[in-house]
Amino acid sequence: MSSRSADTVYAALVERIVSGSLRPGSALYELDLVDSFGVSRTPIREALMRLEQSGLAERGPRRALVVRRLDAGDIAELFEAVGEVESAIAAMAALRMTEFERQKLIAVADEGESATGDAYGEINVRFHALIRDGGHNAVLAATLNDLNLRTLPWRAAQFSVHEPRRATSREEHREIAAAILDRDAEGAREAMRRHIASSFFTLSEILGAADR
Amino acid sequence: MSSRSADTVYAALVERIVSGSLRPGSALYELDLVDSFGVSRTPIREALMRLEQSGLAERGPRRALVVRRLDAGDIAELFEAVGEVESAIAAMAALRMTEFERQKLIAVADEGESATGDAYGEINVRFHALIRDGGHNAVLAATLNDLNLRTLPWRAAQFSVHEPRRATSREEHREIAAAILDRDAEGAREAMRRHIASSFFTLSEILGAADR
DNA sequence: ATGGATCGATATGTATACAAAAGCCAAGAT
DNA sequence: ATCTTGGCTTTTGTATACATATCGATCCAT
Repeated sequence: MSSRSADTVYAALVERIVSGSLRPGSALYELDLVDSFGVSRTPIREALMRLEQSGLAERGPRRALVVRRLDAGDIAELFEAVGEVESAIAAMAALRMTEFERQKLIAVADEGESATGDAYGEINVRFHALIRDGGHNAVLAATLNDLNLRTLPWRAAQFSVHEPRRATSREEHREIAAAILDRDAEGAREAMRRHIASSFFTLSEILGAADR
Repeated sequence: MSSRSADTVYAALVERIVSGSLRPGSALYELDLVDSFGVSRTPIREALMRLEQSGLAERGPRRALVVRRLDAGDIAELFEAVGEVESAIAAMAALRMTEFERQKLIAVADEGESATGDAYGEINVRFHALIRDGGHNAVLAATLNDLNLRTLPWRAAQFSVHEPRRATSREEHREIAAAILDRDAEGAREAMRRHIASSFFTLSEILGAADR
């Protein structure tokens, strides 16, 4: 366990932003957070600086931190960046995964065929985590994690909200897994790029419908 | 001007690490920095946290921050990551650069044909900056900047030390510029990937020779 | 009535005191 | 002689007081 208050505060703030209980544009005043968390300004400030670094918040008027508000163009750039980085990793994974990792990929892909509801969301996470680690480049893996964190506020409810998406996602996962298992780097890159783009497209429709 | 002490301290520490005057493994004790900078622990702590976030330093024993020491494998991963991200940006730039940006690219490429010494290093920076912005994706551009910052401690002296490298670099820049101006995205991606790999290869030889 | 300047409230920036944890060294017991 | 244990030292974690800047509102002058 981390005994550091700053870690606790940071994790709590990330959770609130990702879950949507802290909406974009909300101001994060240090003294308010002091009251609500019961710790002093020092760990609060540390947590806020990490939020700014991670891209979930930015400086507004009076240098106050506000939860970052992204317009449609920003979100498109963000997902494009995720697509480029993750597809590069997928291409590397196609060439570098160990036999053990390939077996795990097959297992997770099989599980995904039958899973539904929240279980599919969890399988989805494991699928992407396997590929991320299978690229065997810790720098790119960490970069992808950072970018993904910023997409979470928009992806959180995707699978539960939009049910037909699951079938499409499954098919795309099949293509990605097949290319990786074939050691087809460029095929894996293209399949992953399409998968992220398709995921973003679905998301856009949901957001558009919800006029968010 | 930024009147924030934390910014000043951060910039100074980055400069010291990049220039090599703070060697990998050096411990960054808050109280020592308080003495040498003449400010209190609070801005020092902020600068150190940013240093950690940027990947230039990491936590050691006693949670003390030490300048990050990268082994050969870490450096290889870092340059591979830079290569993947920058080549993705180059591919996007080939399709997205405006006519104005293309003209600037031609101008900088021409300048590079005749520049020598430190001037070539400066042209090199502008060449890469043009492509980075020409991709028209701020998220990937910022990601590339972050990764490049970490490579600086190893690249600083490259051009002045290794003179034949300049001719090779010029030729690679020609190939990248040609592909971008042809709107050949995959050609630009491959050319940029080769350029970064070649740059890393040269660097490895220098580091190996200097037994660093 | 409107524009500008000034003053006040409120937020962050900085300094510093105190708390707590983690090595390290020494001393004693086995 | 070596291992363990205790305390001391050193360092970071936290709390808080004070400094400073900025935004907004009010009041005065035109």
